[in-house]
Amino acid sequence: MRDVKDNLANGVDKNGTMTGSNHKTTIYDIARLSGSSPSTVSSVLNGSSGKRRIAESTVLAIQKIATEAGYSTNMQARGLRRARSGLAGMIIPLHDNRFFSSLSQSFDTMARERGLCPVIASTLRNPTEEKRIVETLISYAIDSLFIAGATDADALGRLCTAARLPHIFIDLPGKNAPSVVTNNFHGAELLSRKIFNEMPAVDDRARAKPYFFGGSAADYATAERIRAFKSVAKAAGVKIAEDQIIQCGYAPRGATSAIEALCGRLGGLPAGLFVNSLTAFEGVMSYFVTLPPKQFADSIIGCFDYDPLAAFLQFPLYMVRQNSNQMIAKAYELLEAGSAAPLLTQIEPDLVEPRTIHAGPPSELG
Amino acid sequence: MRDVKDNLANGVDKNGTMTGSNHKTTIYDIARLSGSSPSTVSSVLNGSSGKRRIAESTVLAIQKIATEAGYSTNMQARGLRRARSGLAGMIIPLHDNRFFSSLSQSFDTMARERGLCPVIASTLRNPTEEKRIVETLISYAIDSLFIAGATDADALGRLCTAARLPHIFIDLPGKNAPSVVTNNFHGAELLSRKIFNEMPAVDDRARAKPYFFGGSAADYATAERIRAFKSVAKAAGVKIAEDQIIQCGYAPRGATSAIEALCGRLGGLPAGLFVNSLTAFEGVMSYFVTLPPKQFADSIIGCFDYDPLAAFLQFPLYMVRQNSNQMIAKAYELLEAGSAAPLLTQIEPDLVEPRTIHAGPPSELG
DNA sequence: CAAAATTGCACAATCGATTGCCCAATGTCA
DNA sequence: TGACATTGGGCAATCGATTGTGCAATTTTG
Repeated sequence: MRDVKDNLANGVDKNGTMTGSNHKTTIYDIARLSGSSPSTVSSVLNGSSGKRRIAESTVLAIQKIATEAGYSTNMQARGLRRARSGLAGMIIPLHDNRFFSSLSQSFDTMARERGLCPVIASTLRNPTEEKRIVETLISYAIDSLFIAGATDADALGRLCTAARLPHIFIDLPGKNAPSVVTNNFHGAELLSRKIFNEMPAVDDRARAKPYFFGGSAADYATAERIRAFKSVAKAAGVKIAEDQIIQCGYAPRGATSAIEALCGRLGGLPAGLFVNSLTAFEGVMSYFVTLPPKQFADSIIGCFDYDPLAAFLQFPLYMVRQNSNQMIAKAYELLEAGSAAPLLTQIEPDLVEPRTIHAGPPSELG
Repeated sequence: MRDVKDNLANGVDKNGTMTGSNHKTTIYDIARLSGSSPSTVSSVLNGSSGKRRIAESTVLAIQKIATEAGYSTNMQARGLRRARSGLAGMIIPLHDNRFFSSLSQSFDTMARERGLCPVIASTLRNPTEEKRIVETLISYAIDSLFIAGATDADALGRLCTAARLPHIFIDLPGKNAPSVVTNNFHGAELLSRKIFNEMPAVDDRARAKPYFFGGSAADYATAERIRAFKSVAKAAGVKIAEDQIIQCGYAPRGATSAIEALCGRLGGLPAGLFVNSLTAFEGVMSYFVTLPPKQFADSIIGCFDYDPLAAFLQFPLYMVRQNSNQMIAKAYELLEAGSAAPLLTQIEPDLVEPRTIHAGPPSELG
């Protein structure tokens, strides 16, 4: 028998056909080289040789030749035939964000653990683009779709349903399909309690109150967090006026001017500040850098989001870290259980303590 | 003519075939519904009707029916036939990282501007996994691959070459294909100059010297940065001893113990510190929080990487921000020009000034 | 008005893998 | 030895879109 590799590389097979390496090896090539049929090769190479009673010797021979020839399955052909692509889709608003990139990482890892190829696309929170992307993914026959942080979850859900595409909503609840979200209420409770409990007594009446800052109550997550903020206040016997809830969106810019306006109005920092997202917090910081450090002494600040470096800021910052790994794990679990019911699963987030540089001796921090 | 939608939804077409919505609409369905042939439908729906002289009225009729029926191209079938998938691949070490997620964002956006579907997979810096992933992407017939931060770039390049897959290396140079990398030398020069120029005079001889901290000189980027650090020192007439280059890798853990050891050895912070990555910097911060704040007064610290919040730390932190957008843009440009030569393109990074909270009045910062 | 050109579209092969079905060869049992 | 079971594997249709080729009908040209 002539050398297989040589055969492939140099251009003329035993039928005299040109096989220059300009051609990706297919099961037909392997079939010719091994003297068996394409169907046999196929079943061997995709592991279904058991179901088709192929002799062990044939299996080994085919595998050997396939390896030598550098064969790799054409997933488009397989997908076309099987009506499954092996692609696992996810959409997120943007990659360049701690929380979403963390979701991506979990999604990617778990997809590949399952032998799937992850496809993650960002929507930039554009409703039109969002739909176009889902349609594209459907065109590629993805086997499932995780929808994280959509602007129009229902519209996307409808697209998926129409395409009979199993889908799961992440981070915000959708209709007609399971959802996995952070327990925003409980996370905000933890952070609010911390703020209410540790909030320093301030003589200035205007500054003595806690504020909820950032986001939009139209969003599910923010609404839940505001509800928790109010609930903790109520339990503490404190009344929250509407002007203590500042909805300035998530963008750093808007947050900067909103916090500046607030501090201007109050004549300083509020005694307690619950910032509703990391991006808003960045905006807040842009203003904070213009303040003298001692202003932070009698305030307690929290942020519903996590950034490792934010734990090292000059003033203590309490953060809530959402558990992306658990969220994705749960989503896969639901997917694999075939749940299509609009069940809402909540994942507990964690409260992260600050690690601010203290003036005291190191021993104080262990 | 009967209502098309109704026809599709209710299950019996004019040939009496069941068409329950359990079936994704294909060009054959559209052909039947429009009374034309699959080839005509195909050329109309993929925009090549011009080349095939299809009557305007036919085009409109087919488009109308396709829209009503919710048709979407099966990209697996198209890809199989055309031997192009429309998928644009990229591999990165991990999603959960400022720099790489920023690359992902640029890649994603620019891929979709070109009508391609982005597929981004993370390798977790595992050489075996890395190869497996590239093989998988090749199986899916991606049209191009961007390789960012590979551990074994050459091996991946060989896989791509064997598969005749156009590929470009990002962030580290590879052989036999174009590379787009940050101008690490120049970025490190900027940061080093800042450090050398602003480095406070310290009485303590041990602490009076600048240190390069983190990473591994085996990596191209780190080697370049060390080269620049030494070059700037030389220009300043300063000699850098080998023990001023501390290669403790990128992981926060290792960085924490390394910086602790260094500061222990010196009896305090060095006057100048060039930290070679954000992750190493996180590790450094873990140690820094155990120090009294006044220790930072006579040191200048820089980091070759960018994080918006790091700009707001208690001490001034100079950072170098890599330009992911330009890198990806350049990579696409090379790809589209069809360059296959191992050309190295360098993209300039920026030096970012700190925005630390100062003790002075706000007016000082504008 | 016939030949030639153009218009508009259908036919059928093809991409590569999968899979239901069938069949020859060999083995088993009565 | 003949009926039957088992083993091993080939045949050919199929997934859906694309595209080279062919051809009838209509229009233009001479």
